[in-house]
Amino acid sequence: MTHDTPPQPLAEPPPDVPAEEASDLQIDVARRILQRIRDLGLKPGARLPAADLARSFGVSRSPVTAALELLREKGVVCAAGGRGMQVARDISAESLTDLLPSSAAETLYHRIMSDRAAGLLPQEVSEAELLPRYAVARGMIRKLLMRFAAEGLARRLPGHGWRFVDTLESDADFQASYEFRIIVECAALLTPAFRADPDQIGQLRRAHERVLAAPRGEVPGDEWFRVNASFHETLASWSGNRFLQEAIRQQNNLRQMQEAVYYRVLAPARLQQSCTEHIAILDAVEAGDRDWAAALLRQHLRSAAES
Amino acid sequence: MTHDTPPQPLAEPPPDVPAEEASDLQIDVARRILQRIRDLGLKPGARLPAADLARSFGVSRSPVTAALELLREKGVVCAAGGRGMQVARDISAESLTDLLPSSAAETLYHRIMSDRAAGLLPQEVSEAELLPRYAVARGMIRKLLMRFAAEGLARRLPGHGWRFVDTLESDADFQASYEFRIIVECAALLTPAFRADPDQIGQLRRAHERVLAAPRGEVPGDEWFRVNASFHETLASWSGNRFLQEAIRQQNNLRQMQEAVYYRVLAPARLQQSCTEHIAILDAVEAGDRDWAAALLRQHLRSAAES
DNA sequence: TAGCGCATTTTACGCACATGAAAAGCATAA
DNA sequence: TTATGCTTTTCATGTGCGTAAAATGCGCTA
Repeated sequence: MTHDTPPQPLAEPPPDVPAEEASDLQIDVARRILQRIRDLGLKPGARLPAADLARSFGVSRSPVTAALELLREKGVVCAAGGRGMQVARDISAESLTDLLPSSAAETLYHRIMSDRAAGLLPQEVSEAELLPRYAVARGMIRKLLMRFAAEGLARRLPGHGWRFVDTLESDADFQASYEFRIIVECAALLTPAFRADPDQIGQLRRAHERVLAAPRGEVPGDEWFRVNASFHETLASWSGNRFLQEAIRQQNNLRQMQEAVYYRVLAPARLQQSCTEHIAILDAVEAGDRDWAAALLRQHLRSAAES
Repeated sequence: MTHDTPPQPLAEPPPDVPAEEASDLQIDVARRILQRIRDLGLKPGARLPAADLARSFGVSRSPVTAALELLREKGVVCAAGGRGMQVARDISAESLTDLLPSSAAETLYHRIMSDRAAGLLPQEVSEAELLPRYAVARGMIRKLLMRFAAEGLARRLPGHGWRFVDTLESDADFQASYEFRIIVECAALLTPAFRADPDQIGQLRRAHERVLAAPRGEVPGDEWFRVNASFHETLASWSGNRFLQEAIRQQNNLRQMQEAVYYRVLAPARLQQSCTEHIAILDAVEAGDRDWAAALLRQHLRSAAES
């Protein structure tokens, strides 16, 4: 500042500033902290070391500290004896979105995804076309398009513009997707180097049991999506082959785009069946019977393809 | 211009201006035109309709026209009776790089790739770190990093910086790559919907015979790379499953990085063997014996993995 | 009438600075 | 000794305008 701001006579009282600005990364980190609390089933009083969180998220402590502060304002965490933070209350029954709305970037990302899936956006778009439509800065648009590209959902065209990948609209594509998953996932299971991590098995199992335990129809769609995607991706990762894992992740991203449009709530019966099948597969893996696990997995994907 | 430029008295004679500025896209398009002339075996006198080229490259006529002009300066094409361009001479024996050096973007892309593979670049880098190192505009760096990301070779980190994937240098990843290819390609061959296109079989066969016919060691590395990549990708495409095809294309991109690093010229014997194996697989496919084709393919990939 | 040259419109990139945010370093208290 | 709070440094984004270049439209010619 080149000059002092004139003394504003108590115009805007700064005491509580609830409209604190939080960056997209801070919000995203905060949401991941919430997920972690839920996934690990942390009880009130459990410590939340900023350094650990930073390490496991791959960021520095700065955004983690800010995120914890954000959560403190929400009453989810509180100071732990002057040093650090701890879980303040049980949030296992609360909706993640209610606790903390998505960041602007995240929201817009999903909005563009839905718009594309619903056909409101053409398959080929230019940045300049999106700019007025969503009324955001050019950088934001570029960033999001880059994210779409990184997830295999869009491509930069030579010259000008971007092109979204073909959606799974047609039934043929839909079947092709499941065929691909069957090939890749079963192959992953049967790989010689396959090795399941007991900790991850337990984590997956708990997540599925939580879904099953929820009253019928009370499972938020995005939660089931996460659990499901994580199951399949983790399974693929146990092959030790990062290409297999990457292939499944891409399929999950595609499916996410697909879901964005229909947003159909899975029939509770269907959801429970999927859950049970997942657990049965985990059982087989844990018992070391991979052939059986692969057979179950194939059947599971087949029946999912028919829905 | 707000004022007229003072009349420069014949200082710079503009007649020949060899240092014409050509954009990256124009150069890339020009190179693709050269490849097309070679691949289709176009003879001198063959017309090169700008509109057709533009359509098949997915760009507008502007860069195509500029590219043709560039090639005219090189004497590869010439005006065809006042309208349009035609092939001027036989270039099947000439090196593509000698005819037309890569664009700045392309060159830098390969340079960064090599630097990373050689360990001159750390696995995690920031844009600001690359900026002075390669002395180019920020946009160029971003564009290249985006391309790396799109090809699965790098990832944007949350917060700051980018991270290159673990290179294929490690033997484990190398084997994983081939394992993945075996899984996907063999599955593609055995898919119920598999249907080979006779025209494409012929085209592939001719390309391979051209490579075999070349005097030993006279096959440019990039030519063999393209023939090889096209063989595997086309095979996958016959499955009718676009995800299988996409998976193979991605693997080919990865391999390109590999090649850029070692730049080892394949031993002529090895190359001939690969060629022969490819043709044998095509024979089996043409005869409708897909099980045998899959067995051959598996063996082919296995032996390639050992090299 | 298909393909080309040419003119117009649209699109995105370049550049430099200002700024907010993340990373890294350091001292300290439990 | 570890994890935290605080400070410093580095990094990337936002912004706005000028410009190169790609996309598009039109008239003309073979």
